[in-house]
Amino acid sequence: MLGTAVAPGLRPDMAADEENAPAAPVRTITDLARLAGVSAGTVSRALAGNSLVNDQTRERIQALAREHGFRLNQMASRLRRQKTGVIGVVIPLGHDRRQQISDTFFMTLLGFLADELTEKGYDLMLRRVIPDRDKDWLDRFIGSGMVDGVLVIGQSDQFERIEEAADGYLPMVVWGNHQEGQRHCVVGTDNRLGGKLAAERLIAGGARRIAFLGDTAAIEFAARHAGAAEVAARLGATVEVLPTHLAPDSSAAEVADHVAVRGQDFDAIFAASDAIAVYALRELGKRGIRVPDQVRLIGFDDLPIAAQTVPALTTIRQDILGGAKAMVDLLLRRLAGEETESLVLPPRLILRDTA
Amino acid sequence: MLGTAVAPGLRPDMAADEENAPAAPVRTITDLARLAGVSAGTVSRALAGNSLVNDQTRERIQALAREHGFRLNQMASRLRRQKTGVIGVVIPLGHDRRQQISDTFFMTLLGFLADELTEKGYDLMLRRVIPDRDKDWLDRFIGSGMVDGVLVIGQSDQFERIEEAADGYLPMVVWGNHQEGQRHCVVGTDNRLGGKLAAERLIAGGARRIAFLGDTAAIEFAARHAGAAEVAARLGATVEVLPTHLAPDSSAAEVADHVAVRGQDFDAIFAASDAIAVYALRELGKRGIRVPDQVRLIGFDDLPIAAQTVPALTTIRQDILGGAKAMVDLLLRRLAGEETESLVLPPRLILRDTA
DNA sequence: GGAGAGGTTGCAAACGATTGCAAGATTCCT
DNA sequence: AGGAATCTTGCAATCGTTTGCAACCTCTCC
Repeated sequence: MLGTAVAPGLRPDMAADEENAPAAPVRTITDLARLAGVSAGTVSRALAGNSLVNDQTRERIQALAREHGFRLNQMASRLRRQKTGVIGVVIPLGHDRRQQISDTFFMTLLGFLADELTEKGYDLMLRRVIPDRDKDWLDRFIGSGMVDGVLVIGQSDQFERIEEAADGYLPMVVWGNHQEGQRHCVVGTDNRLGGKLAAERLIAGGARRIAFLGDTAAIEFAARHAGAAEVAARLGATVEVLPTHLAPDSSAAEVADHVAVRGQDFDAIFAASDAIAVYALRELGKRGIRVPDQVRLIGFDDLPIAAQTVPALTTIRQDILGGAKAMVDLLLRRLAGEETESLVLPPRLILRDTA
Repeated sequence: MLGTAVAPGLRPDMAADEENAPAAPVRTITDLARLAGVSAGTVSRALAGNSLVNDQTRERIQALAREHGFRLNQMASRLRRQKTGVIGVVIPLGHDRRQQISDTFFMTLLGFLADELTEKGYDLMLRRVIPDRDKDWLDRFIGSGMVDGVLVIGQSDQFERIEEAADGYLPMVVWGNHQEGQRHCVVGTDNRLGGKLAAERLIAGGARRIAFLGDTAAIEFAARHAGAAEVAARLGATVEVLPTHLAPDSSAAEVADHVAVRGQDFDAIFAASDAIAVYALRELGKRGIRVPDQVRLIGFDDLPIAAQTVPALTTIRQDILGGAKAMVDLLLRRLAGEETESLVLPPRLILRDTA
């Protein structure tokens, strides 16, 4: 029952293995099957663990696998099982070609997504696309057979294309702005409300002429502006857009320009993101304009830097961690076939020293 | 030759397709072959483009593929061709479990890597691992059959394990510190030299007692400290380590503590990274300690924030973009079988206002 | 002692694309 | 016109794993 149960062919094999040190490479499940003296099917089941193989056989095979450092070929496994265990994450760089993938907000979100997906046992395939160059970016990713589902970080200016893709593809969740009646599942901050909170705070502090620093071609930013404009109109203030793009090498200069040329015309600045706000803060400081006495300033995102500037930045916080968790959760439910609703997260005004 | 050359079976198919609007799903190469009236092999060759199929056949098949939105199943293709077109990127979170994947420096590097890999036609599979929990992290990734090669971002405290893996696995390139005689291919800044540059500058400005803010358990940071210490010893100054970890939620507090408790003992601070330097700068400002008059400060990395603080941060620049390009280049050469050497990039002192 | 019930295992067909080889169709040359 | 040379194309094996089905073995119970 014990030693005698071992297949006769096994002994010589093991002897050979111990003598000829150059251990035979055990690459496939078939190699392992030969070593163990069983069939490939049994090895497969044994490695899967929860199957109907004899306990002793299973343990013997698993030990052998460990000993030889055997790993399943995931490509084959995934082909056969028709699922990949991989979630695709796309960052479309659309509305501003100069924007880099290294955008702090998106990278932070990406980090949390990586954590969450790892936690749930999925791998993450990252792709950065420039939609203008590659019209087909989303379908290509979806249809590649490489991923079970897709997370899109930022709608950029690709709202319509995402809508179209969503019509035929369930397992997709997007970070971005929610619009009435849209068809794709989105997780994101209530940007409009965020804009309102910012404007209310600025106006309550005495501001009447607000500059909005940001690029309203991006739908999220447009919503932030719209919220601020609505409040301003109601309370007798104005909001003017000074277009500012999110490119590491030019943002600072654009902001400096705005402050130089139009600085006198405003008593408050609402920056579309903390990154922009930091540039503005620095430029104001350089010119000796006191914040918040002469100009009030509010940012958006609440990135770690926001708490570290001097004076510390008042800003609108987005719940990045919560958003990442929600995206993954919704995606997994969609993978299971559920038609999930979009989720709009409330922004929060973080009071610090600039407004 | 023209219309008559078309296989007889084709017409009915197309008619059926046009009548029964619910377009037959064209998922596999075989479906497409049936539609086109050719064999699967021919379709495969036609789609690959550069093969030996008749020009007209090729174009007809490609048009059909486009029309039906056909995509190759990458899993199958890659299994057969024994290459994946995917490069794995791992971020080991070892020396400080609280460190997050969202570490700014690593994320910036990751962004550039993504750009470079995309450029070269590779996809990027991202994995975050906690080596303490998963002893096997590197072998598992390498042996998974999911990636053609691996890039490791940061050695953390896993130097030995990476060495072992490198012995049996060529296509791997690591970002990190270079040590005499090491076996794995690394790209990284000359941290020791960076430390020297920093110390030289601080001491030239009059500093004698330098505090090093960082965690010397991380090999890169240890090298930065060692460089500074060497210069200090030569020039009659001292460098003392005040352990500071890179965790978003606790770094600021640790730095504040150091400044509060030991602030009087030093006339200069060398921060192991800009992130830490920014915290230090803020804390010094809060306490009314003038920079650089009372305390000189130098950071490391030259992240975008460094130029935006007030006063702007003097720092040691790492060439992140150049490093990313080099890592990808070396990896591709290793994929081709070449045994590449490590590459050590020179750091550069960026003079701003804090030292 | 034989039938039936469980428990294990092997067999072989998938998964979808690629590719060496050989067959068929054309063209060209003598 | 016959045969070689050149193009195209189809056939079938292959990549490595999973899994339904059937075969086999061992007990148990009547």
